[in-house]
Amino acid sequence: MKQKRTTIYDIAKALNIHATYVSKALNEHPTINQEMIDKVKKKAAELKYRHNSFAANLRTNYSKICGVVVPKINESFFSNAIAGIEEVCSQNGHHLIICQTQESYKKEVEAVETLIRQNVDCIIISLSLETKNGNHLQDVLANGIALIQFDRYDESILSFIVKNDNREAAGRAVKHLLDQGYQKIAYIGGPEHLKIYIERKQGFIDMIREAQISIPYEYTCNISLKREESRKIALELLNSPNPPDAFFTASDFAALGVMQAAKDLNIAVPEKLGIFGFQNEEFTQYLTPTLSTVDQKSMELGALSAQLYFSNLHNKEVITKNYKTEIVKCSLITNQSSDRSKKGSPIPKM
Amino acid sequence: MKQKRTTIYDIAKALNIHATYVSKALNEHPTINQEMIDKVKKKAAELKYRHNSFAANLRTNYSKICGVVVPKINESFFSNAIAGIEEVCSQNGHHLIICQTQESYKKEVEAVETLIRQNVDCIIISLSLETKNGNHLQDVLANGIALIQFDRYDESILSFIVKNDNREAAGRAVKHLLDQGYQKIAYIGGPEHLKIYIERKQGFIDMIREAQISIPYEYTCNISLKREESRKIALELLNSPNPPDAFFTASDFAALGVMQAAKDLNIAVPEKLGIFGFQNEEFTQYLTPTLSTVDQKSMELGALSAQLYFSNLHNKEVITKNYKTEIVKCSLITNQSSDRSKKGSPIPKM
DNA sequence: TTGTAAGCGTTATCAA
DNA sequence: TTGATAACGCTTACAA
Repeated sequence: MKQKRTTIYDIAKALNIHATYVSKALNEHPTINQEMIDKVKKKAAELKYRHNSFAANLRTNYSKICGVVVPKINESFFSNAIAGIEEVCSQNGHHLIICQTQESYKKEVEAVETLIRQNVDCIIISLSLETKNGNHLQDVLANGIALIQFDRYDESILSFIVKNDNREAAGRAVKHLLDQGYQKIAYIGGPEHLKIYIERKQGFIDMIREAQISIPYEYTCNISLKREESRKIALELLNSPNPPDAFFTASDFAALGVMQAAKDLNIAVPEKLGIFGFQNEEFTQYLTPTLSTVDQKSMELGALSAQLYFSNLHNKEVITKNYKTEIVKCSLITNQSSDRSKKGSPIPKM
Repeated sequence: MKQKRTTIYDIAKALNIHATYVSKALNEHPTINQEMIDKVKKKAAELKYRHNSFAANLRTNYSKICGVVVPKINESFFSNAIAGIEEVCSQNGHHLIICQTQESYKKEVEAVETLIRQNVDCIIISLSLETKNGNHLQDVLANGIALIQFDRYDESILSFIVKNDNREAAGRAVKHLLDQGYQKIAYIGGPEHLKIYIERKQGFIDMIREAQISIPYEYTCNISLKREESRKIALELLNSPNPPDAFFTASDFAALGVMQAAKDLNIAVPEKLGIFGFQNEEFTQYLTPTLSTVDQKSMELGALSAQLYFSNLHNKEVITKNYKTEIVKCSLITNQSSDRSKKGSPIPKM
């Protein structure tokens, strides 16, 4: 059974003053002298008083809580993003309510609904794979709750957006493959109702165009974020009459599948086949050969998302009108799988 | 600016009935007939009414929120545990407020303080490495908040405890090494003010005793959870006059360091040196050779922690008096690093 | 500088 | 079956 807590009334009674006055003293209201503030605070500590957020929230209509909605809490990209969000929020005296959608649209709608109910001040969200549009986010805005989308977003919804420079980063990765002398580069992407995957593919196309190379359609039309599925795709391409000499994939798990296909077929990586992934999953550095990948700076992405809310907190106009898009620049991690010049132990020294 | 929300008064006015009645109807109070319930619910949907948790919480003194305190959100063990907790909580209509301590005692005390202030119904916590005792948890109990400690706990605090069978699992891992013919097994453990590390060491000792082997003191006194540090420890031991022929470590990162030391010294694994880690980090299956490890079932551990709260929710006596300890059995994942008979590709098929 | 009254949106209790 | 009242603990506006 929950205990009855000490309230400002208890403190007021103990000091023979009025509860309102206690409230003001605890909030260090300017009209109250220091002596009284100290006295009240001392008594509060003595009685183990704790401020009751609910009562205050009910009164002020602000909860100092940020809602976070992500597909899976325990995927490294998201858990890192959450860690970044948590850090910034706790610095600003806010708390986090976290929901996971398990990539389900239905759960996402429920989560958003719940967070509105919980009266959160702000929602930071990354859309599920199933989500085709962000119409359910209109309700967030309609309730005057700040909205920040990160990584997987719907740009038709008026909100802050925090994302990577996916197109440019993909371009840099492909450029690196070209510089290493790979010519027949195949791409394995992600579902293209999500902007990030369109962008990554676009970056791939950009570089292929710039290099004035022509590649067959089969190199560009594959979509898979999964290991096993990508392995099959890679096997098929590598066994075709016109096999690629490199793969760029929109996810590290797809790259892992490609690497396995290369092993299946006894194709040397990076000598005969270059591989470049995307995401910087922890395992990439432990593979043999180590896997080149794009570091999305997920923690910074999360931190920036939260910062965006706090830096615009006192600016109603910006929150509702001047939403902007922030870009976090990815960095390339070139490891053995794409670097013909590199030698080294499979476990890099850190 | 937050919008004013639709309240039960708005519904009441629209239907020309009393707000109290609306509340009862929405909560499907038995004294209200179905017709009325439907009517009220329909109107509520029409007016986009959302139940205001704060007001209800203020009144009932229950928040339907579980506070979760973990050292680091983005460590796989904890992010998996959180995913498990989230799943069970959301099934039971509860939400999660998550705090990370970054292994700092000070932050842990603050987090607990904050959660009490937020009036959470339950706190699920795993202690930081810096935490020497759980006295700060007394406050949780004093406020009548349910307390569940998992993995890293202080048993002197009266609470539910959910943990792995660390001692037995460690024993099984060492037994496996012995069965493989390794005789001179060294141990690298964790800080021993935490029960889990005492237990893992104990499991190691148990098996060494049972096998009636004597091992030098230097094999048992090392403590490190870090890769680089463990590498140094392993190098020193392997270069000593009496080198071990196997390592059992309390963490996968320590095992990784040992594996690197073996590579540094060109010692064949598993032929000349067996290695067994603990935790089942994702990377273990991607190493060459793949690393044997103990799977802690972190998601189940989290889920069980939450279940414990819900299954005792209506039982005041149990919550406050009959706290018990639940054990989640670890499973052994024997990979190449400890299995002299195993051959295979470094990337296992899944 | 201090005190008073009202209200945030629910729900429990009691009355009709 | 429905209605009225009070209370949860805090803050804001205003009065003394």
